[in-house]
Amino acid sequence: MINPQPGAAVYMQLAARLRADILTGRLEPGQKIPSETALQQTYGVARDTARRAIAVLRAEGLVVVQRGHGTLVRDHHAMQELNPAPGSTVTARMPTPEERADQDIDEGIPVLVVTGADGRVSVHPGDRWMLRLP
Amino acid sequence: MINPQPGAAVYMQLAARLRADILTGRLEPGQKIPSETALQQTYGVARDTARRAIAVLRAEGLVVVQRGHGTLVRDHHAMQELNPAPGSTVTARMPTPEERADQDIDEGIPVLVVTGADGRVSVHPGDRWMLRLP
DNA sequence: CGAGATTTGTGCGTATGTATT
DNA sequence: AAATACATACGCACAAATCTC
Repeated sequence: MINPQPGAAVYMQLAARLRADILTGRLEPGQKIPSETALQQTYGVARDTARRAIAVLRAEGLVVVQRGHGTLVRDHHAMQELNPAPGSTVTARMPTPEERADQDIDEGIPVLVVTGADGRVSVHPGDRWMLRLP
Repeated sequence: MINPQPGAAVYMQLAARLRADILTGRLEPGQKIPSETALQQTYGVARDTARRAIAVLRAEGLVVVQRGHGTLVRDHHAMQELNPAPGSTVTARMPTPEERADQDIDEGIPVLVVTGADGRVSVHPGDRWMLRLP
């Protein structure tokens, strides 16, 4: 049972528990976390509250949800290396809905935006690409 | 009035409208978007639905919410440039709750993570820092 | 193949709390 | 003090996807 505390909403406390379970490895990558119904019963909260906790983890990129199946701890992708040209600039932001659809980017995953000295822009999912500077 | 369509939930349609208003400049940076109650009445939806639409834009980093005041189109920060040492690697991810609190990072804003050749790691909010490669 | 169980998604309602103006 | 606006938490019902038998 979780009770509301001043400054710590129930769903945030629940999110913190699940986050800790993920970061310590009690919940392993690829593994299903407890269903909304299970969380509801285990912690004596409404389904809405359980969902809100999971939404926090989704926004952090810690879990991925498969409708009709369950919610899984995110698996690590193999990272590929980018070697941007000298003079390029690099920024990070959340993808647009189009970019998410086009490149199949999960929730809570930002993109690396590389702008070449010639002005050409390329966008790379942050869970699959990293930069290595020469 | 917005009606549910197969494959396009009402809150997603509403989020799309507001997103378009922001990206085209009909809603300018720093400006308040309509309140939840206003959206509720304008589009004939439940408040929950209006909130969900706004939650989408928050996760995209398009708006910031000020409790008790309203929801504003995000203002652009002045970007500062980082010049990472040769051999560094750079990744992008969402910040941890601690990082968000420590560096005062808004919702929907990723971080740039720079790992030096010596293994030292630095974390920079994606809305205030960019990399420029030599 | 279908039927049913499970799980997440959407939409609505109510009530109350907290912050700002 | 009152009005406004967002936050939290509960509830219900049905839809849609997945899985099992």
